[in-house]
Amino acid sequence: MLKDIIENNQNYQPGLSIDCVIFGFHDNHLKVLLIKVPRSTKSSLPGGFIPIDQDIDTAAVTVLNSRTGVEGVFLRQFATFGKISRNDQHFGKNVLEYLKIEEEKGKWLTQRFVTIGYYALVDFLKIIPNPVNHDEIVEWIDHKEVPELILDHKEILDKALDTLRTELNLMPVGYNLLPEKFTIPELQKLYETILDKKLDRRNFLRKITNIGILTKLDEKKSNVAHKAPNLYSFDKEKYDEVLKNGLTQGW
Amino acid sequence: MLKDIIENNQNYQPGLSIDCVIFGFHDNHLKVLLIKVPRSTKSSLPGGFIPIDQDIDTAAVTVLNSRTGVEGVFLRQFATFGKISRNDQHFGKNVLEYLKIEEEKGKWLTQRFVTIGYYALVDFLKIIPNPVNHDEIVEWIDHKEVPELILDHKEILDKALDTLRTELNLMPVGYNLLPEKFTIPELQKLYETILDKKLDRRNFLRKITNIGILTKLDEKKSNVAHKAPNLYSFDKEKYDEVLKNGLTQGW
DNA sequence: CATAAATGTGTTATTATGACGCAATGTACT
DNA sequence: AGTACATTGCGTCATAATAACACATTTATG
Repeated sequence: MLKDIIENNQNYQPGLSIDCVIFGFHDNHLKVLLIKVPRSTKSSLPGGFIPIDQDIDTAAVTVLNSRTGVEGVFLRQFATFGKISRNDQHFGKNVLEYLKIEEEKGKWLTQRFVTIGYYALVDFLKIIPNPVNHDEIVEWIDHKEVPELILDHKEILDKALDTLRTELNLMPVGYNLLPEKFTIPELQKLYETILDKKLDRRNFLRKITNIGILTKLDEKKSNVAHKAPNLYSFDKEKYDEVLKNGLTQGW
Repeated sequence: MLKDIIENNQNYQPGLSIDCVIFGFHDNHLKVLLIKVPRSTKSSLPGGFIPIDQDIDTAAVTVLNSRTGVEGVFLRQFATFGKISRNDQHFGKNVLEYLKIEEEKGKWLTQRFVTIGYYALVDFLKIIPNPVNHDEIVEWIDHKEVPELILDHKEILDKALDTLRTELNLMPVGYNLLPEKFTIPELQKLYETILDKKLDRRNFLRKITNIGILTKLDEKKSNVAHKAPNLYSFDKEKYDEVLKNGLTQGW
């Protein structure tokens, strides 16, 4: 796969890549989709290269889709990373030798790569992690337990989370991360996880319902300990409207 | 200059450029620094290419500095643009012929370029617009009177303004755009211009002073019609603190 | 059947916001 | 010189948003 790309590097945008931070929410934990290559001790964000005949946004959708199988999800560009040292030595001579790539073509790969970061919010349950290469492991990792990552991928991940945290003040979040029916405590837990702080139960309910994007269902969650919480769903129409216009701003 | 870059294109990141939206504020109007090339009917944003041995942020500072002569200003990356059609036909055969560039090397330039957008906030009065090429005209244009721009530069400019508008809710703005001493009505006008809406005088004063970044000076503006407004300055220490921690957020 | 842990639904005090009143200041015109 | 006018400075008041907290309800568990 990588060898194919290098051999046909004239079909790809040189020196430019895409990395996706794919967020999911499951079991009240925020998860990130990571790739593990057996020969390496470090994990990485799912990424890819950009065909010269594709918009970068389209290429990002392709990366996301090829890894998760989902379509039509929330995907947003958040930053571009281009320190000169960011991929020093990453594809060293040994890797090129291993892949049987001649030095001249290897230059395409070993130059400094600038990478465009996208973050995605996906429904954990609809995802089928898909290893593009046979020896890869694609897995969900709790965002609090992210192992050492290659290159500057940790920085990219942190920036994605920071962006998401900021955007929580500008837009509603949840439609893409929660199942069709969910409870307020689940939604609150999502907010708390992203913000990394506790929120007051009662104030959260008031504020989130005031946005006007929730529909209270005549149904309670089953098989739970203690009092069964009510189920809600998003009013997609109003949700999209608020997404488009943004939450009420300060000025 | 452009010819030099193409001739030595191995020294530059291929297929990648930087474009800067440089905002200034003067005479109660928000201005944008634009480049006009005499032979072209369209203007453009000041931009440049990325030396392979420079961080992209550094390259952006270089672009800004070479155009305006200022250093240490507010510069922020806001988005990356990479539609495949974005520079179709921009450097056509005629341009290459004009620059006497052989076809093979011209490919470096005529491929799809992805551009990284940065926006800067600068003190209008400290700027010395500097044409890098002898036949360029560098000028401040009122943001409401921006002429037709090349490529997708209008889209880039709009996105920059939109980002600035959003960030007004997250951080204080003004230190980089106003002179040392300024009046509240001037600061309000800046906010109104960016937000493109009228604000109430009295409520604005209350809200802006509550942030705690202003120092009221014992001095009034001179040579003004009507009642002379008081002068203020920013408390740089507190300003930077708020910039770092952000304005109080919703959640 | 009492307990523990969670949910549903409030109240209250404080603060922030939006809409507006009015006096003070300084220019410009008669 | 005196008055009209635009603009600033400093308020008020009603309403909305927020933070902190109280209490009853539901349901698994021992």
